[in-house]
Amino acid sequence: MARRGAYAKGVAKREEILTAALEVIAREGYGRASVRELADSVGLSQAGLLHYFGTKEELFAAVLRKRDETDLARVEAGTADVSAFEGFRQTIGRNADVPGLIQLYVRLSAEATDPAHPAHAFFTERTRTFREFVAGDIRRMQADGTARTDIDADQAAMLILASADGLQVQWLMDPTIDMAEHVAVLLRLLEPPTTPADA
Amino acid sequence: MARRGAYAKGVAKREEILTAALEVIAREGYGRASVRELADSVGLSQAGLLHYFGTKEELFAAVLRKRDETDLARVEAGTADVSAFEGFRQTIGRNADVPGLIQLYVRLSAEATDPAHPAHAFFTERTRTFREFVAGDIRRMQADGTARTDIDADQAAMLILASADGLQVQWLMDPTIDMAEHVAVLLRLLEPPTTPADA
DNA sequence: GTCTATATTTCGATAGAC
DNA sequence: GTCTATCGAAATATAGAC
Repeated sequence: MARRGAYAKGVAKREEILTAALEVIAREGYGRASVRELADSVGLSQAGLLHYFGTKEELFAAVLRKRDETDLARVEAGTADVSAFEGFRQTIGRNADVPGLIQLYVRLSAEATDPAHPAHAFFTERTRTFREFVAGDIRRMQADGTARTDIDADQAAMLILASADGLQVQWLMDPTIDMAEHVAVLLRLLEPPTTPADA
Repeated sequence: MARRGAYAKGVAKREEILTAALEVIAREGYGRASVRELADSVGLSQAGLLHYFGTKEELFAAVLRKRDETDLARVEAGTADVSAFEGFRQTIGRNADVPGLIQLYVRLSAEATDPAHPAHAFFTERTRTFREFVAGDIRRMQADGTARTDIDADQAAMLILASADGLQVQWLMDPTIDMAEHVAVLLRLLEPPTTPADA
């Protein structure tokens, strides 16, 4: 199960770097997250850090990828009766505790809209996966009778994703707004008009 | 009515610069929109351009401000029976013809989430105004019976704005999606559950 | 694996002539 | 009002020693 020493050390160091990078971004903001700054935070020189990730953009994308994995693991570790909606709402609420993470996401995704950006593929794939996941959940809820059937599931999923993304920008501008609550409003709009009796 | 010569020329030149700046951003993307690049596009040196706007950020904010004015004037020039919703939807559809404008908006707003950013105030004020405008419209529609009354107007307005912002990012990643159509889905969710008879 | 040192580039801004 | 020239800062990436 254990990898060979040298290799395992490299993997562990990578993880350490990613964790420290997220911390410094959270603490000092995306603007100061130069490779040198991130290297300092983990006790490496700039060149030492780039030995692990090659480029700045790869490092940033790796930070987000790791965070996605963490989020996904947490949602999957939750009780099975938690809908994707609820897991989604919880994740948003948790992320609101990490301003730097949201800032990283918002700013990197904005830059990665350029097809030539190194993280472009990461974001398009991430969005596609997420959208399909949410759409599947909505279809199940439509079959259940717990979601409106007059709205296309794919379109609803797109709306939820887009709202969450947009709310993150709004929240960065004004951190007093409650992202999870606003998303909850949208989710409520997707409920069937006539309140179904429970069970 | 006409200003004095010299002053009018300065204003006209400013307008010319803003128009040309938007064109080059639209054509070559935000990433290449350095002051030097924008100056070239209008036949000025870098220093010559900065004579008019002082800093790069002021220039960018001015481009967006000008666009807002254009959009607002167009909406107001429309027939009076056009709701804010419809004007909103039309504006989104029109903006989809100008990728560089969306890119400018998405990337600059992401950067301006930093309170220290020169364009921060511009975006917060813009959002506040827009949100109040849309919320007022929703309240009127709720009184009309053309919008659900079980949703808070301010929250609905926030959702609409956030969705539009988020959809812009999605659209930059994949320009085949129809932003206006997706927003229309959200607007439909805000209609009263029981279809009201017309007139 | 990690560091020092540096190459290279790019950018925004300013000074000063015309 | 516009240009040339240049400053100064910052960043990424690379080369090569240890």
